[in-house]
Amino acid sequence: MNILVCDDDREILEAISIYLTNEGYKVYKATNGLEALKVIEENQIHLIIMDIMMPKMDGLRATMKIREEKNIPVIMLSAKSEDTDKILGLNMGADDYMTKPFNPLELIARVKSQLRRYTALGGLQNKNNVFQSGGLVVDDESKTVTVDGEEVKLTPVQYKILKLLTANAGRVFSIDEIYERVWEETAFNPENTVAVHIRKIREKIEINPKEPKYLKVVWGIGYKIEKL
Amino acid sequence: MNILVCDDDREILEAISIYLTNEGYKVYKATNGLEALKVIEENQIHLIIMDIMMPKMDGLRATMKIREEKNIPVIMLSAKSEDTDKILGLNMGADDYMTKPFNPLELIARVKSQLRRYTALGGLQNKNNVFQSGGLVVDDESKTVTVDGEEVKLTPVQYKILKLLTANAGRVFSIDEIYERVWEETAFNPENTVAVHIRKIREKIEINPKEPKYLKVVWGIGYKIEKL
DNA sequence: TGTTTTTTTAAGAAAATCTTAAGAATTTTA
DNA sequence: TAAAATTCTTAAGATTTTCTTAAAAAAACA
Repeated sequence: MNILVCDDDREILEAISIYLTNEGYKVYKATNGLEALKVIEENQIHLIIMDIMMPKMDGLRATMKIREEKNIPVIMLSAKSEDTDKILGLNMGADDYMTKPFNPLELIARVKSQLRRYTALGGLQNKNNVFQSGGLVVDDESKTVTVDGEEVKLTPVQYKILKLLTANAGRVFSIDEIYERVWEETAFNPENTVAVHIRKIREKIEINPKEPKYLKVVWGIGYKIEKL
Repeated sequence: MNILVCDDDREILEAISIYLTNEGYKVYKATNGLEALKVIEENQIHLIIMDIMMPKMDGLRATMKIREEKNIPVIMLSAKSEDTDKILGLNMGADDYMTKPFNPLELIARVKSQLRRYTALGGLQNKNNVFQSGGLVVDDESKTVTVDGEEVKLTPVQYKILKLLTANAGRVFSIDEIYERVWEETAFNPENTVAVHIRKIREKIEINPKEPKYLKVVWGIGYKIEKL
């Protein structure tokens, strides 16, 4: 998930970025409204955290503009000292707001909440959250995987990988890509992690892991779920 | 559900509209009492959000008029700076009111609360507020829980959690999500609260809490009521 | 075929999550 | 206001998952 943080105070900007990065989000930064608009045009942003008081109020107007065109959730920040009445009048269009100083945990919680809500009501996601390929069924509502009707218990990481692959059955994902999309981090993990997880998944969903029916390797390229 | 928002301040009007639209409500707008009356006559409105201070107090009088004829719930808005005692005197006829500035989440919560009440007493909604999964029955009308016919006494929080899960049996809820939906706050509870409640619920509804039949954990993801 | 690269596999250490219990704080009730 | 009930916090231990390592197997390539 990609988050744009917009604040003219460099320190706060950095601080927020660090919190979010630690949580696995990819963070884009901007120090004023125009920059923000540019970032949003050029990148796929899922959530915006925006300070209200920025040079010339630009940030606010930018936000309203954004909200008119794209349906990106916005969390507004305001200093406690600022006149709250005024802020309310201006706060328009935000999905949530926080006063500074804020608790980092609270920030994270609100971010998660917004992203959850966003994807929950069909933001981008396929409304049908049951993915299938032959006898393999991944039900994202109950977080349940079945093979030929038999339920298979997966761990969270295993589940996420399998869901990614099954939701895009037929498409090959490189290890890098799997890592990026499941761990939600850009930095590639130099170790063997993904391969090991793949193996574990095979152990659970394949009758004969040596000759996998569903989870295939495309040598030197990546893995995919066979489209059945 | 159709909601009429009435405020002479365009910005606030827009803001509230956006919040409500994002929540899936159909929003009608008016900037004064007369307009509001017209909208209500011509459309089926389920809830009104109305600012008190509008040109010439018209909004308020309009509201009272509306309330005399139709039984549409009204949420009043007032600026904190305004004299609250006075407002209370005038506020008659409202079902709820909020002071500005308000938290958007709070607004949504209040809206939902009002609509719930409205539909609860025979409005339009399906009166099916009995949720069941196997021997577990949550009757939201009598706020009663039974397991294999035996009544189980739950505390309010326990009840709310169990109702949420049972009403959505099969779906997995993360701890954050449970917190958010039961406490109606932007989730941010770094502590163990939810887990403890889950444990208490298990103690009451499960024969063997160690091997729960109904209330299952999905490791690393959350909890759910098994769909039986 | 021999060499290199990539994948598979197993095992154990490290990290994260869940369970549980007990007591403090808060809220409700009488 | 006191008592009771409920809710929240804390912390330790159990459990489960995740990651790393390293060696063996398989595939590609020359």
